[in-house]
Amino acid sequence: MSAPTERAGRRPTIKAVAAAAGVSTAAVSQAFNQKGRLSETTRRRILDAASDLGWSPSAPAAALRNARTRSLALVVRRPTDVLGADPHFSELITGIEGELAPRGYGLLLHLVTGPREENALYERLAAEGRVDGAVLTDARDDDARPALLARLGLPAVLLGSPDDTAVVPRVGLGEQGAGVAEAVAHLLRLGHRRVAYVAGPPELQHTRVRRAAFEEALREAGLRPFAVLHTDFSERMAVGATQALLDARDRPTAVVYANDSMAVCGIGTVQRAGLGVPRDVSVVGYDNLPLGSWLHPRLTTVDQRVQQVGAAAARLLLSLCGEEVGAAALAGRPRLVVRESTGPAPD
Amino acid sequence: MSAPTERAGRRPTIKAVAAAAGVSTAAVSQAFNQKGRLSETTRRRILDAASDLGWSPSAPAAALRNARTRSLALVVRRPTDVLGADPHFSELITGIEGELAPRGYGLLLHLVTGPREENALYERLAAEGRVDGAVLTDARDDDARPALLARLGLPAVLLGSPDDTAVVPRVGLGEQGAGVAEAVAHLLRLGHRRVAYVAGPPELQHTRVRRAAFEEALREAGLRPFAVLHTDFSERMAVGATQALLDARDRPTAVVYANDSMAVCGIGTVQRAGLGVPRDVSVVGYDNLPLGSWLHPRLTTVDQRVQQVGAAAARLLLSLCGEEVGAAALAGRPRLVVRESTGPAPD
DNA sequence: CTCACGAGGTACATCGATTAACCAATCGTT
DNA sequence: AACGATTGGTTAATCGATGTACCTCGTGAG
Repeated sequence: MSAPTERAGRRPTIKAVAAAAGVSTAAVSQAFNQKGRLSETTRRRILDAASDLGWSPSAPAAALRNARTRSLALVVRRPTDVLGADPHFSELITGIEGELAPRGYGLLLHLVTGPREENALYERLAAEGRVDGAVLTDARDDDARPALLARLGLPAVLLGSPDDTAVVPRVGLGEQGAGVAEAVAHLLRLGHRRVAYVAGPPELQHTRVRRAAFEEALREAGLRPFAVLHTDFSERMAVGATQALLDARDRPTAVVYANDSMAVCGIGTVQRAGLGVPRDVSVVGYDNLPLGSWLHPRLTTVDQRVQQVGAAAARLLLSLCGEEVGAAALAGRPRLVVRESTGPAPD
Repeated sequence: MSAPTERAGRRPTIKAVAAAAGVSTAAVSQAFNQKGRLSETTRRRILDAASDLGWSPSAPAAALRNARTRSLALVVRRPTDVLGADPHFSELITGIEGELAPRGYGLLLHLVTGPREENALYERLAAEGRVDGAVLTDARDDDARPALLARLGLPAVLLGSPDDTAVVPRVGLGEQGAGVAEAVAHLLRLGHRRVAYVAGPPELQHTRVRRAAFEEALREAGLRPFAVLHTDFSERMAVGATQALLDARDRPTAVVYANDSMAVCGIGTVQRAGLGVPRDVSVVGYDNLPLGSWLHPRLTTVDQRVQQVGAAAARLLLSLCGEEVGAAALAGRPRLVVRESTGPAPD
């Protein structure tokens, strides 16, 4: 009953477990890592002793020894203004965490306000050996991050980029355009001819992909965009763009937004102008955030399965970190979800 | 130019820096930790060498030696149904991260679906020594977490609880009721007499506090609540509760919701029933999420300064972890933000 | 009876940073 | 001139887990 090394408040170490099981620390380690050759009885005795003491191997010690921390980084860029795409990240994180948790991995979350800060953060995370890899979101033109992470020797996965050969693997946004095309087709079927697009920041790659898809879909029908306006995803610019469209001569009868948050702002702006959605103006979003279905009218949007994208990114990154993961591809491409914010064109 | 220990892709260690600066590794460590006695010239030479090599002390090694990881845990409980309070956490995280980042701390984020899973997670995090402390959100009745964390020797801060003596410190929600009282007063001034409350889960402590404040504020005016309905913060129950209120005989002319997400669902439900907000029904939220000001009508809500709460929690927790932080108390109590979703009572 | 072999473990160096204990100059004092 | 006090560092032990190299039995074959 008298534990010789019982110091209050101190976590048990591998030594305590070894002593309790009457073996060496090496044996304990082997029992936990399925490595050496231990008899089944000994192994069980060790595991029992460990669970009695409530012991798990110290993460820092194991990380030091193995040069692997079992944690991944996600850096979220949040401009000084409130980022409209916010709930988007909640969804993404949910998807990522769903894959990490069962494997005992942790997610280190950081918020930054700009590219300079973001890069400095990666430098520090890598230099300190705090993470085994990173998820990069919102691929930009001439994105310096993949090269940086490669130089730092940190595995990374890039989201929001067309699939092409590159320094780091990318996760399936090759068919982003398909969702937008479907949205345009839907609007055309409803008789809309003056359709505008409120896009994100031009330096983001998915902005270009979606914009191109938008324009192409109209061109195929022999039409041209009523307008394409770029924003920084802020509420201010979403409202401003919408207002500009409403003020235009022969205003558009339908507006497609690059994400749901802006679409919500757009609906508000249209209604505030005394117009009806979808009676006077139809609105389409992109993301399929839960939020969209709370509103009246419920938002018609493109479901890009953010959670699945997050999960896919996590699996890919885990495999880059040498983890065994069943390789399940991304399930399905973005699809239009028709709800109430779109209707027949007026007149 | 020939680096003797240049192994490609390998991060530099303290040894490399020591060699480059022509000192011992101890000196390097001292230069970084302001500990020993080093001449200013030597210190600078070391720091220069370190920055040349892009070296930062290995987090796992330092954590092993110091028994401190410089990272904190935030466990978010996300019921299987989509949690309405979601953007709430984005705000909270922003507030927390704002305090952690400048001090080189990391935030380890985990999502769980239930209490059992949550407790197991804390056990593991503590046993593995992965974090120095944890932020607990949404205090519940008979909350087992403070005792658990105390037993595990992990510093913790509890959010969403009235301030009282306890195992772990709590962060300023003592005046939660004030915001609700202000909201009720606002509605009474507008002539409302039939006011209902859509609350959160009864086991959450802030639910009780706010509910009590709601009832008390009405009682002082000689009124009784039209109804108080509990929900689990899901969209389904928010919509259901609202619908029930609308279907009632002499339906309420104003509804106060326990958070903004539910208020948004509520507005949608009212409008879908062919009624106007605030013409027929006034709506008040709680949180002051950005979302609220995007809608039409803009949401009247109680600003509980989630970001500041997060920041305060982080500072408190950091100080519990032995970090020096200027003790800035939580600035101001929750305040009502009057916008467009409330108006004069009908009739 | 002796030896090879395999099963089942153990001893010890190691990962990288930190720090207590210690030592070598240099300086000021009387 | 000799000695104590300072300044400016260094040496070596340590944190906890891991894995290689090694050791010690018991057994079966020759």
